[in-house]
Amino acid sequence: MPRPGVDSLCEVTKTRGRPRRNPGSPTGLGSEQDILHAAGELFVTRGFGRTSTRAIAEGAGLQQASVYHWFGSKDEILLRLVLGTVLPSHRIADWLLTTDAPGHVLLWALAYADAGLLHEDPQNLGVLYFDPELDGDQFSEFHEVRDSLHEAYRVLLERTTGEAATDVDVAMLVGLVENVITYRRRTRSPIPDDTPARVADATLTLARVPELLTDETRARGLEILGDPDSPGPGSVG
Amino acid sequence: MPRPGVDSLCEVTKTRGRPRRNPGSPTGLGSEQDILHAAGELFVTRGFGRTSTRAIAEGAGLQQASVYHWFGSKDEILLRLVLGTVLPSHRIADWLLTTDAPGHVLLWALAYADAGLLHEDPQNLGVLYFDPELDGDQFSEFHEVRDSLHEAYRVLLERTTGEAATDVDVAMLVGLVENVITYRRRTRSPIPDDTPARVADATLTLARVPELLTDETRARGLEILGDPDSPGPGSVG
DNA sequence: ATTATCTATAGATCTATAGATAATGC
DNA sequence: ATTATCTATAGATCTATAGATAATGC
Repeated sequence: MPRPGVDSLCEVTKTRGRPRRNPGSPTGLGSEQDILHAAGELFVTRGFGRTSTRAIAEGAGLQQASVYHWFGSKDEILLRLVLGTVLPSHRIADWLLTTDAPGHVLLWALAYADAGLLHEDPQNLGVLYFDPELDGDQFSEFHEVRDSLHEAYRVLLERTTGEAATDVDVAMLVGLVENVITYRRRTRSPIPDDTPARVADATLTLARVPELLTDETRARGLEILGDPDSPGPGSVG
Repeated sequence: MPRPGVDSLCEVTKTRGRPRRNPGSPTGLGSEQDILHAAGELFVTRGFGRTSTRAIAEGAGLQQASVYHWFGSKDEILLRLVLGTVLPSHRIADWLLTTDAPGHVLLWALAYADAGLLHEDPQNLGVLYFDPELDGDQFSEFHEVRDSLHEAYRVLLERTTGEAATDVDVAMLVGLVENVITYRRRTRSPIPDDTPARVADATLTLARVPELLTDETRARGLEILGDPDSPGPGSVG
């Protein structure tokens, strides 16, 4: 029985198929990950439209045509990348909604976790969210997941304030969190480690419940997110 | 009923050079504007990288090569578009900084005016701000103007709170305003007319000065922006 | 036999330039 | 003469497919 995660770490994965002309997987995780990693880097720095499959292949240590063994098209690579970025946030939101903690604790926790994922992503793939390419029908799966995440923000905001939230309210809230992406992009250097906490704090400020922004709220939020005995969200990969 | 002064500005302009194969300027403002308008529409909906000069020319009612009579490259078109979007905001910020109204009034006014410009732009060209293409050196002029605008936000935030503002604070503030762009893009339908006011209100909430968010603040902000006898910012073109 | 790579290439672009052409201005 | 357009095209791509090849698995 192969143990993908473990074996690949030990570099002893059996190689199938014709060997590469230039041996060695850049990521050490196989060709599919090599391609995703190279494409992510190029899409973020040069833009999707200006990135050729040849450039992706080169970054992945393959010939151009080999990319098509793993992905049917350039669009498919982009879809995989944006889904991989939004799904972890979505899973956390889903999990938080099943708990019965107060709205403001959950809102703080969701914003903290979401901003943390955006903050820690080595490639800042959230940049891809803003790409006009995503408007096409090929990406509806991504938009469904993202819309569902935004609905979670709405529910938690309404639980927090006790009032109906308008679309503008939700958009401002989400924008505050996703702002981590643009902030990282603009500075190009590491941003402060307390950014996710600052962002989470700001969501409660924006929700106009400053009296609920306490150390207890933060502690309970962290506890819900971090409890290793709880069934979720667990590890995010 | 001919109105000499007015008509000559619009439709009666003398045509120079070889006539178009398909006569008539789509915008009625000449070829340069035709190109900017067509390019803006395509860059926003399909993305810069996927928009060909042929598609721009077609939208402008010209042949592909004629685009190069007006612009040296595709990049130059993009630069003109983003400069045209950020410069009006920058002019307003500059003007507001010369007045001596209280910080919170000016902050509210800047956010209101800036959000208003983003809200009213027919093409939502602010979308282009997020394009990775803009990272190149060709666009440094745009980044300088934008950085200067962000500095104005920092100054006004510090005047409002009386404390030093961190980069994260400024980024969240700016993100709140620019969120109008992403919100418009996501909904694809007209967004509420009170959005700029809601955004401006939210900046004072986020600055943690809810007690300064009053009708008087709003009235003074509008007054400063709208005073027709004042030397600026005046008409924004 | 299956898999993953390779080489080679068809066919469709795309950007930018060269140079002709058809107006107006002087 | 000047201007703004046109036609035509060079040269450089780029995406995706076809089919050969070099490994492992059975």
